[in-house]
Amino acid sequence: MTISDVARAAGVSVATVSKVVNNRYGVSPATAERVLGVVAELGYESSLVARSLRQRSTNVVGVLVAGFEPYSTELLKGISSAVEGTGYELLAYSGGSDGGSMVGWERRSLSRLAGTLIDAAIVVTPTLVLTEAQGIPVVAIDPHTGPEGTPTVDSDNTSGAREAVEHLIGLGHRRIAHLGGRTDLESARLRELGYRQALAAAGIEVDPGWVRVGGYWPETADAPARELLDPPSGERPTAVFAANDQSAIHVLEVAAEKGLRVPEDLSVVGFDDIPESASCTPPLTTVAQPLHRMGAEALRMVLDLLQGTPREQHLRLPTSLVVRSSTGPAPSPR
Amino acid sequence: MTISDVARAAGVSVATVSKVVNNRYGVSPATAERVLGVVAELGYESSLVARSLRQRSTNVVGVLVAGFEPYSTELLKGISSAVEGTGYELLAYSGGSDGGSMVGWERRSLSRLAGTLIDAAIVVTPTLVLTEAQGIPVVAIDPHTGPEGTPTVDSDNTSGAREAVEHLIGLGHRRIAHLGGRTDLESARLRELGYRQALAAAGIEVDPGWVRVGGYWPETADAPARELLDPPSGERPTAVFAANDQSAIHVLEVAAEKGLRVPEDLSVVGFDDIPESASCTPPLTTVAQPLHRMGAEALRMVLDLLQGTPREQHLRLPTSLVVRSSTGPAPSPR
DNA sequence: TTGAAAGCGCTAACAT
DNA sequence: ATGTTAGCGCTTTCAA
Repeated sequence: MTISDVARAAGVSVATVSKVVNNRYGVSPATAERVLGVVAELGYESSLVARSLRQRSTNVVGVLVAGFEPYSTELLKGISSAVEGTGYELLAYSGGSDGGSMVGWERRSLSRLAGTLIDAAIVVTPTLVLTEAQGIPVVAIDPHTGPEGTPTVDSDNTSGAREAVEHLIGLGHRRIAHLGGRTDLESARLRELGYRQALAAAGIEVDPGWVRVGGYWPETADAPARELLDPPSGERPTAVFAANDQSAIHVLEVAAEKGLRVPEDLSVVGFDDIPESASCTPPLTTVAQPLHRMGAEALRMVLDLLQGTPREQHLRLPTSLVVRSSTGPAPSPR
Repeated sequence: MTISDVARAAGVSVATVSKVVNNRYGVSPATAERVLGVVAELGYESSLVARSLRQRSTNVVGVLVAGFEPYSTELLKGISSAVEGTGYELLAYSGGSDGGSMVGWERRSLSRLAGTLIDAAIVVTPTLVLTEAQGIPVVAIDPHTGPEGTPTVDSDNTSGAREAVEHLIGLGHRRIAHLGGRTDLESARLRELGYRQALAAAGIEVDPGWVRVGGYWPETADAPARELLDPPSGERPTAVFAANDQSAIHVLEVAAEKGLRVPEDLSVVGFDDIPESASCTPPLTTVAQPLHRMGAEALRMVLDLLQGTPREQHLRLPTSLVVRSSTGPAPSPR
């Protein structure tokens, strides 16, 4: 079903059909009506691809993600509700989640879509600096680096992490481990920084063996979580601050498997406050990022950029501690 | 950054560049190496749009949704994990969520993307029968009609609803209202059917004023929810079975606003078991649909279709009741 | 081994 | 008011 089919059926040229469906001037009412009739009858709809190849703008904003997991989908919800009424449509593209060359997925996806399919892009957790080279406005959420280059939206990772660890210290914990995030993400670095700051402020020394790389994913967090809960030598920590909810939830699972009671034997704190953190067992104490709002603000920024009225370059939103049932008083020393 | 830029920089024709980047035969190692060097240097990546206009297949599966809300994003998570390792990429397109002509969004989106951008599509909650006319494999999740035409994935709405209402009856409730879903969706019809079946089996008559259309969305559920909880005449129900979690959660909010205690004064049951249903106050008793699995199965089906090895046409997955804190014994009659 | 040229579906400038 | 034509970036014959 192409424009030529319509043209043939209506007995006019493709140019005329194009004019009719795009409401251009220079077509007689009679012809327009006839063409519209054929369009309706055949159920013709112009191909986004062909149209965008030819035209400058598509009215589509791209959301580039590495995969659809709880973090990116929460952002997507915020972006989606913010796009309502703006006249733009959303296209979420998951490139590079697939095996092979995950590195640089954001640049690849951007190159493949920019300039043609999408007018602007929101990139979720890019791991490298996005050059503006693609020629379209780009906003990064939770970027690799601190503010530089592309406009960004993130939350106050350091202070959020500090608050989480202060909460544990306030409960009497002294042996607090950290299951870190992805080393290639600024957020992970900042959360570890907050962890260290809180411990330093309380005069607690950090045991080097209690800081592990968890990689933000359940799979990558598995081995380090087991090492933390089953230390080959030395004492087990009484609390774990995980760099995100997905790995915190995995810690919960490993703990259950090992017969550790949470929070009696072990307290666990996460980061992000994805919906799943409220429904795991026990419900997770975590540092909430305003994910919906971050998504909505990113969309607003990217549309501002598109309309040439950029406001701020970098937006940092506050976090808040949500205390649920995975944290409790430190067990008394044996 | 187009293929011509690369060709010019490498001093070859665009055809040669195309051959090199697509690993076609008939290009000398020396030339190939030089071109690859330029490609790497310039960071060239072929445009998905131009490429898909010319080629038959794109290795991209489209997921067509009306918007990114908890239901569709849960499916997306399941689809996304299932796509891993298949060599396909995912493109989630939200058309028609925007004001105007929401009706027929799925056919519009399908026409715009099929045949060019995507090789196959999963359509979430289509409201009309999808004709196969677009020429690509399509699987519908939670479709408008029962099994017919396109392959579908859904869950056992009727028995799930029955179970929910039986749970309420078992708690002593007799005055049970139903906040229905979207009248244009088969799932809503089946859930109401289950509601009526359970009441009929218990010999309880349905008060016509206690069955309202809620439309699945918080906004559309607002007015009917208020009417249910504040009946202009007659008695207030002691329990509400809402057709999905989003409207059930809204009932919780309206109840809180009116000073009704849940579950002491009012029991509420939802449907879907989206993550949010565990984190609302109080946590919601609901009928769980296996959303991740439904998404994963839909992807499997659509890939089977693509490879010409279709297995089943219609897959119906079982639901299960998740009892949380929003349901309790019926209040004793005044 | 390489390049010229056609064409995918569409829009826009131009000609009739 | 309508049609002809060129061209968006790319792949694919086909000819050199």
